[in-house]
Amino acid sequence: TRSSIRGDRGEELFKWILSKRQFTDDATQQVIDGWHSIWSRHRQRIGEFEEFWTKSGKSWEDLTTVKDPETVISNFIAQQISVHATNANSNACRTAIGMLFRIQGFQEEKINGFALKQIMKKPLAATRKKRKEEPIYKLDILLKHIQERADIKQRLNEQEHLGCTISSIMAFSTLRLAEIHRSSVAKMEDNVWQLNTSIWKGDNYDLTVTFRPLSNPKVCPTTWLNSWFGLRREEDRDKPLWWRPKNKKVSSYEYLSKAVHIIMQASGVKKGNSVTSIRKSSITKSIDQGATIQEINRASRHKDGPSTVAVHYDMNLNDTVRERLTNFE
DNA sequence: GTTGACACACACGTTCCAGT
DNA sequence: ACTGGAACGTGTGTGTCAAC
Repeated sequence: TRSSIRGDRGEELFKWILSKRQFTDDATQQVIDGWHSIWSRHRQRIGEFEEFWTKSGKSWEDLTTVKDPETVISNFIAQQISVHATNANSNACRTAIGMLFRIQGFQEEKINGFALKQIMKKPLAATRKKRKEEPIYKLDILLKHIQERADIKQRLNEQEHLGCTISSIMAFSTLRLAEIHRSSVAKMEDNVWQLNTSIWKGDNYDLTVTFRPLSNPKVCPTTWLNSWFGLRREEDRDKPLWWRPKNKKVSSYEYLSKAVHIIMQASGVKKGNSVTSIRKSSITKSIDQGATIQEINRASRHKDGPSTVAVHYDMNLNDTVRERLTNFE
């Protein structure tokens, strides 16, 4: 309950500042709509800042007369750190409050000064991703499991069926779960399926992935999509892609996640692997099989291809490289 | 729904290298 | 010595995951 109050206060303050600049409610809302999911985080952090600001005896009105935002942010962050805020929280607060002042019209250099950068060094360093040669499971164990499930399809329950379908799509398209969740499909001739979705991470663009039958139908997305739609009655054919025939409602993101986890678990994938690990495992297998860098970039759709892939996707292949180094005359 | 943790993209900058 | 391109690092910003 306290969290929700805090978020509301944050949003109120954000909107109040824009209204001071004569933004209409409409324009303000459109500023907010420019974010997809991050807004819910910003409003929480702004709320946290609002608590700090009013507790130190200041009013919202005082915010409009601030001359030196860097000082305000620095004091806020320093206070957060001294009451043992986590590093992630410090970073999030800095981002959100910096954004709040940017919204007021301050220029970048007024916000991100040297002193603040000094303060931020520790929390930033602490949250930087550690590079490890962490092994990723073999995609094959998942594919093998899906293949076995294909043989006993009639006996699968609805969620398992869903999990297989999504796992297969993810393995062969390297889409993220959220992207699969908001996608729709169209069946074309010759059992070709088109999956339409939109990519929000990084660039925003719409994407169409085309699945054609593969030589092994038991793991092929087209087969699984076919049988997933086969579970519904004729009159429900036009319902959304992840509509659940039994409960007669559209699956939530969480429900899809659980469905995939069931399949991963049953395949023998170690606990703790996220759903997107299938994407990771799939790309790693491609690299292992000697796919060219162009092929990987195209399939993974990473903007920053080589570096992103090097850091995230070929983790357990170093063993192979090392083993090869042992060959000498 | 909130949160800490994580995963990226992008702008910008540096280093290295090969060709001129 | 200069230059353009490739590769990659850093800081910042935002989307995603999974636990609660």
